[in-house]
Amino acid sequence: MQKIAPPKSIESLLHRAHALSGRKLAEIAAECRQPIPSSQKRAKGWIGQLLELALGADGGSQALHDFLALGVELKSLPIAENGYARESTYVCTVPLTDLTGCSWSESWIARKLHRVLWIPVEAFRHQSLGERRVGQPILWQPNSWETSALQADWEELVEFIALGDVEEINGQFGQYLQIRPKAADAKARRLGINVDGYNSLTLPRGFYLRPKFTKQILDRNLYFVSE
DNA sequence: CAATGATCATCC
DNA sequence: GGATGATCATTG
Repeated sequence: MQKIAPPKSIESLLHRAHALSGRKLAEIAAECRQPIPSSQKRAKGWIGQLLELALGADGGSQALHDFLALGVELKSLPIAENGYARESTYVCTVPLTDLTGCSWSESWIARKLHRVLWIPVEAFRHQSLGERRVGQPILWQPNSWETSALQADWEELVEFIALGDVEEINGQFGQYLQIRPKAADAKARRLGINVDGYNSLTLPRGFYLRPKFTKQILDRNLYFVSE
């Protein structure tokens, strides 16, 4: 695929994103010369990567914003029949060391979520991957309520990690922001700290936004996936 | 190898 | 049906 240049402005990015809305993934994939996988079982990130390609994201797989120059994060959101995201939304890796002195506003997760371009994509049960339609993009910046809600969850979670209690965290922590495993498999290990403050190996984890959080973003916007 | 793009698979 | 824990492909 010939890469398209990153958008030079937010307006240009939004223009591109609006041009995708209402269209089927099959059409977009054809234009980007991308084959459609027969299933997502072995192509879990396919939609996100297709949209990156179509919109000219340049952040790659590094810990950087998707649109470097614009400081914008791109997220696809699979929309179920009930209007909720079918899945939680991965944001970034959870830091497991050097937690002391880190505030919410300085954290990588807060900076990533400072500006997000959400692209809703239909994910109805009867649909094939190619026939799923892209919805209206939503350029989002957290409002004060959303910021406080995320910050509150984050502070609770990070305190556990900082005290060496990361093993006690499970997916039930956090009203809107949760921590879940994010690894090749359950045997993966990353450096962390234990209760005695010593280095120890633990499962790598990620921050995820619950569907009840992303639903509020969807509800504030007209994103209608169907025509 | 680790961070990214996420969805899958199972349990309740 | 929803949520949690497990997993897959790609990239720098």
